Amino acid sequence: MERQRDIDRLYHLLEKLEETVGGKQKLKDCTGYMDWPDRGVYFFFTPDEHRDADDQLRITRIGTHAVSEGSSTSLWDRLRTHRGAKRGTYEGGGNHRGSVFRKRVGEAFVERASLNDEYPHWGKGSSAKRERRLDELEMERRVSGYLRDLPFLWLNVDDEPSAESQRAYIERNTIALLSNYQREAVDARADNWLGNHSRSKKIRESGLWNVNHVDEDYDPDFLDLLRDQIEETSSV
DNA sequence: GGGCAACCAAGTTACACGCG
DNA sequence: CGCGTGTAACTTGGTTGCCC
Repeated sequence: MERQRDIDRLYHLLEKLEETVGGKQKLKDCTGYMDWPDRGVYFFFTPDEHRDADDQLRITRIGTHAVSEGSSTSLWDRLRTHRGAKRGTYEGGGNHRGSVFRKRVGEAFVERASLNDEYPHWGKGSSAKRERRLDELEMERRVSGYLRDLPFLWLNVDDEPSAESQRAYIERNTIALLSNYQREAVDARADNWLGNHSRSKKIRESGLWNVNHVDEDYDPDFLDLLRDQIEETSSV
């Protein structure tokens, strides 16, 4: 099966990447003082699920940034939005309206524990007033607890910001390759995977915390580019 | 069945603060 | 000052749904 083989190759390449960067990181241990590449692609893994025929951790989300013309956001800018606030008013929390990943994880927590009454505005709108943010703080903290403990890898891809960037290409194809959406599952997620409670069918069925590209075909050639980019990456 | 508003996904920016 | 950070709000592109 061709897809199975390409997935194996992807994981193998990511093992290479892991050696190159000196191991997976967790957001709880990260700061902006670390030597992040300016621009890149990130891969989050589940801490407690493994691939079917291997002891490798399963990938759970792929993302990137600087996909619009002229963008100046860095890889770390994006990662810290997922991590959330370390101190200040929303200490230990974060802003799920600036990070879809946070939004989706929180939403799944809400669904799983039937907390819709407590969090009627979760994910609604692109901003919220202080009072509402404080009402949502406890859930933001749960989300932070979850996200900050996910091991992740990052790939240095430092081309110009644009929708056609190599970052966007690698992200899109990795998602399309790994997605189990409307396909025979490869490395099916565990029954207790939080994403099974997502409101999004694409998340539930793809097995990834991604919505875009889960229903697309992938271009096997992207793995060659990935291999080349791994050479461009170094440790933090 | 084209136009348009509403909405959504995901990332982006602006600006103030604190600290070495 | 420069950098990392906190916080609020925006942009772009895509989809949906309605209404003539």
